[in-house]
Amino acid sequence: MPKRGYHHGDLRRALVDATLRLIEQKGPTGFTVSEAARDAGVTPAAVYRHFQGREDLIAEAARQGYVRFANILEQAYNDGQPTALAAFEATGRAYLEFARDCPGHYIAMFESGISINRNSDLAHAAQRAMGVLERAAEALSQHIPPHKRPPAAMFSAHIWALSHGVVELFARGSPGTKSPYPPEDLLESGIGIYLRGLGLIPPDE
Amino acid sequence: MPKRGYHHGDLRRALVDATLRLIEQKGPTGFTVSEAARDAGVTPAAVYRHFQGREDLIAEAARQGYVRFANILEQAYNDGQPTALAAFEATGRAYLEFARDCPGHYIAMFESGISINRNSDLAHAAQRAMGVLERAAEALSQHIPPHKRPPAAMFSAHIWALSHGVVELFARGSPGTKSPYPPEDLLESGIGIYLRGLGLIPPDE
DNA sequence: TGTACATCAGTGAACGCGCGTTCACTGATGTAC
DNA sequence: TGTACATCAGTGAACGCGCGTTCACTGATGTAC
Repeated sequence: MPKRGYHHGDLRRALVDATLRLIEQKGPTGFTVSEAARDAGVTPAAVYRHFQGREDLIAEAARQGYVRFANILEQAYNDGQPTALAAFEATGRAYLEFARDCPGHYIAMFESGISINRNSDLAHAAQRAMGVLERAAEALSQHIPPHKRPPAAMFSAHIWALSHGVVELFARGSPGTKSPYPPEDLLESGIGIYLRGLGLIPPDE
Repeated sequence: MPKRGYHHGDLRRALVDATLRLIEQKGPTGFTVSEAARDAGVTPAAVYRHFQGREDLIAEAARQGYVRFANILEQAYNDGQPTALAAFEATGRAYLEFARDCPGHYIAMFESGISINRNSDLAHAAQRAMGVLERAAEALSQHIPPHKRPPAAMFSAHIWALSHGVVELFARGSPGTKSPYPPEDLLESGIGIYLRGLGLIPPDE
């Protein structure tokens, strides 16, 4: 906990952290303002000094998630180095790592029902994250002969959908489903087959 | 509404239907026992004549969903006729149709947090549905040379993840995200590329 | 056919609960002199 | 350095709310004679 300023010192951050912890433990439903306040060692009313209300708190958690997500993806992509293909695969792995390491953020972003357009900060952060994926797809698709090249937006949507599906179905301990394979392997092999289908990886290996 | 038996006639069914409607409209969170009862024209207490409680109601909605899901997939698969490939692709389309036509069921099954192992009826219904997907993958993978054939369970997990991802991210009006393409096209093209990667579709088209 | 009875689906009132939010307040802190 | 003051983060009590669930009950229905 950083320096104590007024009374708490950093209540805003403490509340978001508590929110993330609760969302991770109990899902976006289980989260309550009262409990977040309790976790931060503060009266529920204090929350309203920093947030407009419950939804606003979740939205802030999601926003921070998108910022972090974008950073992680961007770092993994590494400007397409050493090769477009390697950078692309690293980005896919980073997606899964984020979902694993920041489940609270991931849930707030994708399962809380918060609209991305709730406020412009949120929308901007989300756009940036999606932009990284699209740029990675765009760069990689330059290696496909133009006449059989799918639109980059479609390419990137496929990868995003596959990644998200793997997270939701197999990476969470979710609804009694036990994963037949480690999620990482599932995603990596899936992306591999997909890229082979695009002719980006030689058919024999 | 079918024949009136005792007082209501078919309260159990009416409650499940109301539950599905509410889940579809407000998500698994928004659903309440009281409102389902109200929708069915009955006192909240009446619910407890037919279900053990709130979770039990959701579980029944999910169970019915899995039964329907399995039927639809099985019908689409059509015993692998006319060809394993065509049957497989029809199954993928059926997946999306189900998610579109029965959003209440889909949400109860995959987003409500209900464990598949909550009771044996639910577990059995879910197993049957997943079995159809696995069998379709198994049959299709017979056309791949054994040495480059992925395990059928992995194959089917890839397709399931891609389908689920497309539904969650692009088929719902979800969180302000507007789909760049119709979900059907997205799934069909994604599966197409994936199957090409497996050598099940000729690379040129 | 008519009557007496058993069944049990649905009632209505009540419960305790924790929620999100509001309000006038208090008291620790930073600042000006 | 010491005092007076303004600020405003957090308090504590209260609100209205709708929830899930329970309970003794009631009254429509099917059945037995």
